[in-house]
Amino acid sequence: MTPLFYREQEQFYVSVDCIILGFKAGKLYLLISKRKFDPLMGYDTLMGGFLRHDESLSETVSRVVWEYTGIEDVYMEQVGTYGDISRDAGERVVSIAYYALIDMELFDETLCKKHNARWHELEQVGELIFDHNLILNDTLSILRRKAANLPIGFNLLPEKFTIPQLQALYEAIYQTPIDKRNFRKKINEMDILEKQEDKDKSSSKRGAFYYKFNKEKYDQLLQKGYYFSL
Amino acid sequence: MTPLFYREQEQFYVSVDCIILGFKAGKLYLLISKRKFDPLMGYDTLMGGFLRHDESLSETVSRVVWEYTGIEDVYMEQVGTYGDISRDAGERVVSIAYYALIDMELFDETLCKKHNARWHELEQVGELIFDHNLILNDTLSILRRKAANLPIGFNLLPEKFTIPQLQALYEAIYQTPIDKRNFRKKINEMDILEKQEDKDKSSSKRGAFYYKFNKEKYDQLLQKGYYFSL
DNA sequence: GCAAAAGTGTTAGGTGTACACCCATGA
DNA sequence: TCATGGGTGTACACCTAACACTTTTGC
Repeated sequence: MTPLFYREQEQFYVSVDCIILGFKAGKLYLLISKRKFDPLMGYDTLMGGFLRHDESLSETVSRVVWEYTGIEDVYMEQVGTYGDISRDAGERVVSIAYYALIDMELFDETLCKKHNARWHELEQVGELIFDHNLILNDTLSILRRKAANLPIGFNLLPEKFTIPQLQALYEAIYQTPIDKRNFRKKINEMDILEKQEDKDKSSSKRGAFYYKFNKEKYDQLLQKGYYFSL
Repeated sequence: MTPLFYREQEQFYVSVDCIILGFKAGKLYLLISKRKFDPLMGYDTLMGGFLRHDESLSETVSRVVWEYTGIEDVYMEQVGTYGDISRDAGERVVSIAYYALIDMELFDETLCKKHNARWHELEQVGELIFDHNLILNDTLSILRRKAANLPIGFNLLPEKFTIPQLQALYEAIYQTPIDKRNFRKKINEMDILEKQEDKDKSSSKRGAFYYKFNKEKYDQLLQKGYYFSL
């Protein structure tokens, strides 16, 4: 039974917009699709979905990410909420934006076609509908700030990855070259990587050792209040 | 005319919760009130209000801040959005939290009584309704991070203030003492303060020079991409 | 044997941090 | 004259950023 005071209030459509990011061959990719309904049907849009009464915000995001990628349990983070009166050309919609970092190797290609979705190179994303370009820019600011302090980048890599891959990821996030000796030193100091026996020979003859991210050690560091900076 | 696709979606009550902060005599204060309706009538709550169709989010925040303080044009910043299914005991409400920094000297006392609102010392705020303690904690994290890089603290001070006042503010935000020589050095390097002729003699016999915040110089620095850190 | 990427240490400069004394004034 | 808070400079530790060569191996 809804209390009286609430019933006097106005109600709104609430959506989530998902900035789904992946990383492959030294480049960051954004998942976008052609909008499937009017207004602006056919234009490029971020992935999104409407909030339902039986879902929390993060459950809606999980549902949307799962629908389009087939992946569960992704790393996600709230970016912000966009509520200008006319931001959505169709109706008043308050939208909460989240970014999600996923391992592109786990991605289900068939869902891509089903939804008219595609991975677009992040640096060359063109015009998106509504305020989605603004949302994307806000996301990148947050991601850059966040990635400088916490090793969230691991969420964009497969379970086993090489140091040069990790470095290329950070170079893609910051759009700037990084000195590899300094980078390795920093990463080693953190002591959250586990060197594997085998090497990745796909990008060089010599091959680069694989590493795994050690979540336990990472959590321990966080407990101690340790704070990284790259 | 609402497009068909939207009409099939569910709608929600949307509110804003405002963390209204002030600073006085070396201490930070939070504006809270007794809730005026059920459920949980009479319990301590953050200031809030429901979103209306003719308002953007920030307009709702401005309205709420104005209703309770009589102040317009406050510095505000979005904290995040809280959307768990049962976070509000009365109904499903999605709430967007903003913090606002105000100059307590401009505050209208009469509105306080009218709304059963009061300034509560931030360090001693007790239990608040719903997830408001969580929201408050998230706010303080954001405020501390933000204040380290940008001189947003000026929004909590009157137009004319002294360096010891400014330092006390930062000590209150970080809950830690700061070396005054180092603090002055940092502030001077920024070169965004204008020394006044007159002194504040209220807290010492010698008196401390007043300063004003120079917004033009500050904006210039931001343009250049300059980045502070305290 | 050579091209191409992986891997490895050192140094100089700058930044943050700790620290102690004199000054101005009202009571 | 003394108690109180305002105001000032320096030295050391640490961190950041710049820099070049050797190793491995498939072709």
